[in-house]
Amino acid sequence: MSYHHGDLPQALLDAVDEIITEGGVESLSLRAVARHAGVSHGAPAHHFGDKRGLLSAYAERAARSLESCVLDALRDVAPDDHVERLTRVGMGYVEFALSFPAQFEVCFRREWLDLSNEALQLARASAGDTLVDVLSAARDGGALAPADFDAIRMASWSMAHGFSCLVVDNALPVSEPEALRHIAYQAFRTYSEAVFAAK
Amino acid sequence: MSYHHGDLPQALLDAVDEIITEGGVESLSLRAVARHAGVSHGAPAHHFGDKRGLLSAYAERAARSLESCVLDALRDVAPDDHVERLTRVGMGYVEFALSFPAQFEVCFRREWLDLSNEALQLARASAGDTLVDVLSAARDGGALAPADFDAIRMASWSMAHGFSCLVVDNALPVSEPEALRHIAYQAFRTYSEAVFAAK
DNA sequence: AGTTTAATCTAGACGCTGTCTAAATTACAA
DNA sequence: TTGTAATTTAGACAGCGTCTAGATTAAACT
Repeated sequence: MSYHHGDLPQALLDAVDEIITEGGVESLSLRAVARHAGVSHGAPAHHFGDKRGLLSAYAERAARSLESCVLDALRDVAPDDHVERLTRVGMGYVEFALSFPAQFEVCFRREWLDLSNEALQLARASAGDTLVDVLSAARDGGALAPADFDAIRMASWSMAHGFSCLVVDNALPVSEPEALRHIAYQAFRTYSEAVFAAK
Repeated sequence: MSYHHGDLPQALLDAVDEIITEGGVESLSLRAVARHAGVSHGAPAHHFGDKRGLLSAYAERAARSLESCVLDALRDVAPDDHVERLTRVGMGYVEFALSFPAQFEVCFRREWLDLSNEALQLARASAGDTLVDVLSAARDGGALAPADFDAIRMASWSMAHGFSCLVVDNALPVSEPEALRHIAYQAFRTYSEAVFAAK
């Protein structure tokens, strides 16, 4: 048994994941992460500095998972079906929040993150890349007025993010995932149809 | 000088407000609230049970402020200008988040709230009352298809909430309030026009 | 090889937190 | 006045994040 762990940074990130997946963000603490990884409570500091450092590194990975969830939602949708593609971008975002609510929460908890961390900034921004791609295709296809591009981008992002936040904060009267998916689809699809019908 | 405070519950709620307005949610603690009100650290428990109890009571009032902020945003807008009215509902929501970011955060922090608290539930739901009124008027005026009512309600709520969350979580590359208001207006107005143009 | 140097991790301390108790103080009603 | 309930205090407790000093291991150099 070695005194050195081998790959403690990775083990700590995995521990964060296991803890919040099991017991939600309320059961997350730096000391709990250390216990879970089988090291002393001071060990994480050497690799991540402090709690913000560890969670920023974790949030970076989570943000990339979010983005790949959005991308997955676009599979099997025709490249020129702009209405459905925009709808699915939102659905992918919500699907991540439904599947990994705690991970989603960590991604956007200001006081747990080092917002000056560039890797984190990039990862969080990447969650909007697919949206930009979808809207760009629609614009180039003549379905979206170029002047409306930025406004629709912000509207779409806000909507997907807002629905997801309402879900993880339990602010909606419904909580069954399947019912929430249905409500989200109705909202996003109706929105998307309106956006592209306006030309 | 009386041993009893007089109206300690109110004084504690005021202390919460002063603390988070001054130093944000990160400087909020039950003991800090008690210190601010000039009582011992155990005093709040008698009136509010625990931290969740106190913050749930505070969040109830904050949620009502949010709703009144939304209502304010509708002043001086013609009753039949559905496009601008829907836009303003979103702007009122965002204006609250910009003016009182800490209050907004407390309203939607799951782990600080007792979600079984009925008064809080009612207050949080009330923030959507004005939106329902605006959409009802549009529907009755023939500007909104009745079948789309619920979907547009969720889409609008999500959008306003999402933009506000992105603002308070510092997830947007912009942070100047005036620039954010402009971005929000462009997004909400474009959205609103699309919704009602689709008829 | 042996020795130095750096990296890694432990263990204890500190002040802070929320909650729980028992006791002290005050208000009110009989 | 006396008894009872409502308030508030003060101390204890475990857990937290962070800071230290020191122990242990790995790696680099002579």
